[in-house]
Amino acid sequence: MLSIKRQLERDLVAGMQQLVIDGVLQAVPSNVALSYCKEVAHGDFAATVALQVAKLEKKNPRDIALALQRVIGNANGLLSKTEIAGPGYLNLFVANAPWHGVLRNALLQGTDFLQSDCGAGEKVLLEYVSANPTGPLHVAHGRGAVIGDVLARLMHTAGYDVHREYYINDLGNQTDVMARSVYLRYRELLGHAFEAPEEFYPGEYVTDIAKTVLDEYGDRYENEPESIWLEPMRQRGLALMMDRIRADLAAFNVSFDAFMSERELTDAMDLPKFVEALEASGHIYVEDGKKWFRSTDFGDDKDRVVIRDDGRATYFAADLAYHHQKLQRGFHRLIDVWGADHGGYVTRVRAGLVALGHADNALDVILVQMVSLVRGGEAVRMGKRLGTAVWLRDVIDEAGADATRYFFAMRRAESQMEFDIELATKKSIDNPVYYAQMGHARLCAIARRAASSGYENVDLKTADLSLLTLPEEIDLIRQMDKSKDVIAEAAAAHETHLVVHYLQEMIAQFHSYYTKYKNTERVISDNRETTIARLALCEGLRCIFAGLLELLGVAAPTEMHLEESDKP
RNA sequence: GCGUCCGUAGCUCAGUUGGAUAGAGCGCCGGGCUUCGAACCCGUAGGUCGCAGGUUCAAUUCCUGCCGGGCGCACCA
Repeated sequence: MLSIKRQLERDLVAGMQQLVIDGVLQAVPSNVALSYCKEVAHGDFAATVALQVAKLEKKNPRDIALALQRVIGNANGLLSKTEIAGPGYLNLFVANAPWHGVLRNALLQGTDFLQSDCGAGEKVLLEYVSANPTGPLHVAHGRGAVIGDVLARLMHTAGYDVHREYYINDLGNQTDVMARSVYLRYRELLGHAFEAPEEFYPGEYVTDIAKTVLDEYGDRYENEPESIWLEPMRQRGLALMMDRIRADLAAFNVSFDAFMSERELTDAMDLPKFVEALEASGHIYVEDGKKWFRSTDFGDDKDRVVIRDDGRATYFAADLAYHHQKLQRGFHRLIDVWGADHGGYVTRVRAGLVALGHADNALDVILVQMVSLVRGGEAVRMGKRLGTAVWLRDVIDEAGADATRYFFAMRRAESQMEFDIELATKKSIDNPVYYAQMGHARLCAIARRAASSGYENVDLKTADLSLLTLPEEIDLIRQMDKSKDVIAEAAAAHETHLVVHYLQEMIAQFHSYYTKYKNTERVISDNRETTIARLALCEGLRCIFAGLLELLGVAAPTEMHLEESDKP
């Protein structure tokens, strides 16, 4: 079911087409869209299309708006009134009955009300987190995880066929460093003197892994050469690290359909053969014993090595092969969520895909900007090299997954954000996540009160909704009508924060309505039919709040309690 | 230097593919609970939308040039 706005846009296009047939207009522009009116006096929606086409049509915009007004009429009963305003706006006033119909649908459909088929079943592969298994997830990974996870949920609801993957970089030099770090700690645990080399992971987690390895293998590798212990240390180290990463993701309510191992992929897909395919494209040349990809043909700053002089493939070659393989698996669109520090990498991957014959828009990359951690206004120093990174797990333990997710989803990916862990931890009004959850809990409290006041077996789906006539009640339904469009737009634009702001706005509107009438037109009143209608409104709102919180991966509590000390 | 992201209220941030008087939260100040949850609501103050040009009926939004900040510029991932 389309939103009222979408229905009217459809009518508007039909009206324009009619005017073309009638010879009034030359053509219908492709981007006919309504906008919401900020001013209630202007109506519900405004069409600016007359202004847009006036120049091209060489006509007075008001005349075009007048013609449009005539052919649209009342839009099959949706409209109560239309007006021409200003230089050529066509303002549309929606009748009450269609709004009541929107609420009826919400009640009948529940959380499904949020669904749309905007994505038309497009097969999308969303890759996110993909953190190296050489250390635990830190805060910045958390932001990418939330952006990816929420986006996957949004796109699913908006009708895309989404598949989520985590790419494990379990190959390459960094894994050697990891293996050696684990081995050094392993020997340390066996009583050997410990000295950290230059290339070394200093975190405590390495010692944790070494302890497990010691439990499993005993002193078997104590005095063996590296050629003997390197492989087992690498394999166990990476596996144990991935176990920890998976556990952190689970605690963060972030999930994947598949974890793809670079090592396994490389073995399975025959990298030399892949490079041959790249060579066939004519963009490979040999220099200094290395094979180079001429990515400068596609706008890159410099050409990139794919095969080193010792015959090993570079990380880039393997990653490009992985992306190529994703597209060969039948996904039409790839979305990667990367940290901003990988921004320079986008051009070369896209270049590689184009060289392999894929569309240049096959890959979308969301570059998630840095998170600067603040505690009560003071910057927290972080450095992965120094081992002073702030682990995501510690943040979740302190602030909770709900608050942390909410904060990360709340900001646009491309702007740097400040994450105040003290604020996220507060169980108070400063903390936006409690405001959102409170809205849901309050609606549940009203339902509980109603159930104990003689409304326990009422079927709200059949309520007489025409009794909802207060302007704030219609406004709330109007707001509800936006929900699926907001989700679809956020999904298409890859912007999770739109959903959070929308949720915040709708909850504020509900609190305002509730407070305004708490001493007059109460939800639960002496009038049984009006009470049922208002309970239906509350239930419709509750469904949408719950659905939106679910999309954010945040709990929708039915009741909340403040600690005595947290009260103002 | 080149590429890229950002610059909007004291602070943290929105601003619907260019639209009518630029918004929210926090903070400040002032109000509102005998009754459905005051973890809430209402109001006041606070802005040269970084600067300067340009495009247009209309620019916070698009283009160009500056200024300021983040990130990147590996045969590391």
